[in-house]
Amino acid sequence: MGDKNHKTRSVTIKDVAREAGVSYSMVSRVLNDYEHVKSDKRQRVLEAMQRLGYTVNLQARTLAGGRSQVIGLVVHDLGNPYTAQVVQSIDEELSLAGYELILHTTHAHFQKEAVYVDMLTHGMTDGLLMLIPLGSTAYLEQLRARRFPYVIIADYQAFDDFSPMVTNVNWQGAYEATCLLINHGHRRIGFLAGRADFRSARERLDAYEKALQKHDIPLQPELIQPGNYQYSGGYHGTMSLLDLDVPPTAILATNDTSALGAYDAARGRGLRIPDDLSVIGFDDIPQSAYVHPALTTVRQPLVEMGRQAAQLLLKYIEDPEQSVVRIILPAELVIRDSVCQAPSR
Amino acid sequence: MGDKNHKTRSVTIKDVAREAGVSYSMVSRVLNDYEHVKSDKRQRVLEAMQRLGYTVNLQARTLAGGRSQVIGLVVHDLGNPYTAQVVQSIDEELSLAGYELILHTTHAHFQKEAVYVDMLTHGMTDGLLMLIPLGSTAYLEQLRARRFPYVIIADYQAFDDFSPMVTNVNWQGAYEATCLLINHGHRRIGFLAGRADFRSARERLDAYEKALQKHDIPLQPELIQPGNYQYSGGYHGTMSLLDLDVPPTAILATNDTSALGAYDAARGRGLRIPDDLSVIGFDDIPQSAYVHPALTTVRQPLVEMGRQAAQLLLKYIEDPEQSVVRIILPAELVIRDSVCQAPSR
DNA sequence: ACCATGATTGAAAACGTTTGCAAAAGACTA
DNA sequence: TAGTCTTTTGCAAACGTTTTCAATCATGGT
Repeated sequence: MGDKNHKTRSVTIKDVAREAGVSYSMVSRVLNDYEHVKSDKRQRVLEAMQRLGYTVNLQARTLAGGRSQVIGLVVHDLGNPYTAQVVQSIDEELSLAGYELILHTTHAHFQKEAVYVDMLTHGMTDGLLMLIPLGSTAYLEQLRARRFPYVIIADYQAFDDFSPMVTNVNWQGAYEATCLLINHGHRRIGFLAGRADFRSARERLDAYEKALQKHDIPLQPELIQPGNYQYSGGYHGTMSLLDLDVPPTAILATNDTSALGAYDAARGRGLRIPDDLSVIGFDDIPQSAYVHPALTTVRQPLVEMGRQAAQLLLKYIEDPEQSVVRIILPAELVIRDSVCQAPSR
Repeated sequence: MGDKNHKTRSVTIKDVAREAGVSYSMVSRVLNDYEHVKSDKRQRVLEAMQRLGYTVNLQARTLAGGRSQVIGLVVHDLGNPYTAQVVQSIDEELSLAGYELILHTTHAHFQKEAVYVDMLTHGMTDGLLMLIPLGSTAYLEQLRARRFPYVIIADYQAFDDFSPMVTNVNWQGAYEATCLLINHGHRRIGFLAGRADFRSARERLDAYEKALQKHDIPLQPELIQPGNYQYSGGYHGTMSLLDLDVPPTAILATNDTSALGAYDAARGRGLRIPDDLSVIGFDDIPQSAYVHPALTTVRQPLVEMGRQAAQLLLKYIEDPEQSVVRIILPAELVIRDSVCQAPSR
């Protein structure tokens, strides 16, 4: 009757109960696979649900104390392949366990992080995964105090000894990559930096500098180009490097996407890789194996990080009192064809 | 007291009320910016909320009839840049409006689609976006009947006249691309197909065939390589094409990612693009402008699709009775440097 | 036939909000 | 001062579940 803007009420547990001729608590028990339910009633209830097209209301279930079967995922930026890869892997792992993902992108508004974490963890979700470059640890303590299950995924050194974490020691990867170049006789090594406000980017830069120092090669500030972890940054950064009076003979990019930018910038200048310019990337995205020449890179165990983090979180949801686990996955130098001996001067 | 596994109860509206010395409905009114609240009480409530660290429980709010401020997003596969781009754009647009995103990936399990759509739309979310290649329309009718706001994003011809949709006519794009190659004198044109079970892939193949027919060029089945919209598919498909007794002089790839695979396969064989092999892609992902030579491609308005779909959905949430809107965004041929005249035989 | 036992069931109380309704409190008008 | 509005408040009933508790129902042993 004339209900213009009225959302049709959906089928509830009570409707099903009426249809099946039982009390509504029985329906709940059938839903949750309770042990003590006579099989004929169970049958009747199931048929009624079928007939009425019943779907459980997750909000209500959660509110009443059940599980929401939803995991919160806070990421900084969906745009780069790094995040995308990890998110995909988390998604796969969690959907296997029957969980949905609720996604919050901070878009680098660090202030609002805490607010959203609060929202997500008050009722909405059963657990929280955080894949964010910079974190104030303030709200983490709250989560810990509330015994709310969460796992941090990070590509930098631990900064918080009390949080369960999956980390990836890529400091060491960047160090080894730089050494590889030095061992091939390179002395002028360009560095395509990542976003300066990211811990991981700073660490990689740090490793690069340490490796140079170790081999008594003076730092040349002009060889360090600011970047943004994106293709365009790699491209333009490389252009600037090639414009130097004495251009570098090798480039270390803070991720593969920038390295591909470097490839195309070099090609644009008619340079050949690796003969005229050696390049090393970071991440080992799928493309890196196929580009020509195949890209030497530091493999970040992205899929593995996602999987491990998801599994760890599920364990905490099972038992929040579990001791704090930290999983450290090593970055690995993958040697392909984009590095060769420095041309002799 | 000895509550081992007991989650600490969180601060509720009632706690705030007690702290502020008002009734709990007043707190709710303050939360929702009601008009009739004396400013001193409002102040007291706000302070109490502050002091206690109150966060609204969204489940409860939704259950009680409010908005969840969450949008459901169903995608097929997070892994490819196409989806990633659209998702990112949706995310940006929605987060501007204060919405979170709840993500469900079907992983091509078409059967379970309906179940999850049901879940998502019963309480969890205020609206639904669907970015899925193949859809049975059955559950859409349910949504429509329930007046639940949803918008479909598709890159194929409409198959359902009653659903709000943002589509992208890429049939025409594929047709124009093929014509471009033909007009450059190419007669043997390889085709790197997409997943056969995707509507969009079939449409593009169809357009390719129609364009050839139109120019009286006979179809050569061996020129059509199966693909998967991924880098590897493009790479291997191109390898097979180049192994033919009479290899093609041009390749039309169903997306840029495969086209990049074609690039590297050709380079691996020592062929030059476009001199020895012309290539056209599909999507215009950011990289395409930078690769060398820059890739001629059919631009899919991915960002625009995401934005428009999000905005449209928000309108429907505002007023579900609105008439059914269909937004059609044209694909556009972007001519760069990867196509040239066919070598004369 | 009767009692103890355990398997089934139903009623009712949460869960944390929003919201309709009516009471209380002010602010005017006469 | 009483009477009439208009704000401001509090109460209580939803919302759709889960879950506790007690009641009912079989069952088998004696």
